[in-house]
Amino acid sequence: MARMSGADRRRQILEAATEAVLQRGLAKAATRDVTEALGVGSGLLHHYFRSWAELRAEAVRLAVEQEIEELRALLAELPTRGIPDRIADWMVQDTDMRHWRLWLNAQEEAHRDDHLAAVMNAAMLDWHRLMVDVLLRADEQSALTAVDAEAAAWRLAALMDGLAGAMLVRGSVVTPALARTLITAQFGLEHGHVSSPRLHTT
Amino acid sequence: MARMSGADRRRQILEAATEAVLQRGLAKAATRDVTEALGVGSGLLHHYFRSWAELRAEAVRLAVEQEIEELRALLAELPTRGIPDRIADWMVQDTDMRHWRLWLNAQEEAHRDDHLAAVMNAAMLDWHRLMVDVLLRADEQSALTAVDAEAAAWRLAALMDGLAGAMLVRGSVVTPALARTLITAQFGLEHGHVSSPRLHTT
DNA sequence: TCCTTTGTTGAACGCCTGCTCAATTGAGCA
DNA sequence: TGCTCAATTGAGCAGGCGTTCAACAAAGGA
Repeated sequence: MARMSGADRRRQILEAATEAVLQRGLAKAATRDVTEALGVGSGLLHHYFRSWAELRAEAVRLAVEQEIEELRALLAELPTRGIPDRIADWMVQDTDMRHWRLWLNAQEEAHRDDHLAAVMNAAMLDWHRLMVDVLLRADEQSALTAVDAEAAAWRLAALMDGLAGAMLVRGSVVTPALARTLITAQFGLEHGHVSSPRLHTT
Repeated sequence: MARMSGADRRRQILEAATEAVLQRGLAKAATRDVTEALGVGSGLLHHYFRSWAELRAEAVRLAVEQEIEELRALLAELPTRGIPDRIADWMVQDTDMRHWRLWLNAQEEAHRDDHLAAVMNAAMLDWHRLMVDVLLRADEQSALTAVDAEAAAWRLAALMDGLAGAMLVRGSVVTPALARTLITAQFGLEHGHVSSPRLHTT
């Protein structure tokens, strides 16, 4: 392979690793996927990254950062009105839900892998922040307090994660159409309710 | 190893595989985990199961069936009043959240593996059914219609899945305490609202 | 032009994986 | 006591993995 500057090569490897990890999943993606995609020798990876585990974690970071950034950009240029629907659409637009698969995969593996744990904690905070912004924007004229928005954002984020997981299962009863309905409904639920709703205080 | 009847041995292998899969995760669990745990030869597994993939899928089925059954039993002998709190407690009681880790893991892998897809679809329906029952019980005197309960149950199930994923990440900002608050809040949200809430119909 | 620095190679290593199959053991019936 | 059938063994196979390291190649300054 042609000779490249260190920084460029590093970036190229990182991007190829991101693609590998999105395509084959965290568990199955291997160093060979990267080296073969780039047509480089097997030793080159270790000239830029200490280990495959480290490269993999950075690849996950890149993927989730790009994903969140993409949704943020999409929502920024959108009329307030259509937000719930747009989020629901965006959730399933991705080919094979590659990003969601990676997201869930990384959460699970972050239970053991410290590299990934750091990456995912940062990503979850970003993701929550985005949901807070979305809720506040979608609810401009309502009386949603800051505290409520924080909690509602966690619920919304968790709901989307859960739905993504359910949709991943091949032939799932949870279809994109159902997910769309449920997300929209959740927006509706958050609307108008106020702090500390509790069911059985009699 | 002592000689056993076919049915007993099969069951024993299945249970050992369940333990392996809970402990090491779907990706890392291996045939050797089972054979070494039982102290049997490596060939024995294939006398009872066609392949590791098939055994693994059946192990997942056993694990999730037991998990759902456990929660169902727990809730049956419970006063209506405490249900939301009890669910929240139950969610995090499990050592290291092994069952949740397996659940997410299996959803992701069910995207490619047909054995697992069948198992997980059945499990998701069971899980949803349980949530419906829970909601109706927790809401006896309210006017929650059947249709509402179906949808609310999906939202609740998805919320719990999502929270589980978030809690899995080591050092996560989503603590059990936060999850508990959010689940209780979700119960509250479902209470009293009725069909087709929509935010921006202006 | 030579020399230093650095990007790059790929065979080799050790370890792990699921699976096969001929050989062996043991229980239970005739 | 034999005989039969099923349970059980484990070495061996083919394939996969991440990592190492001595050797090589190409820029770019001296």
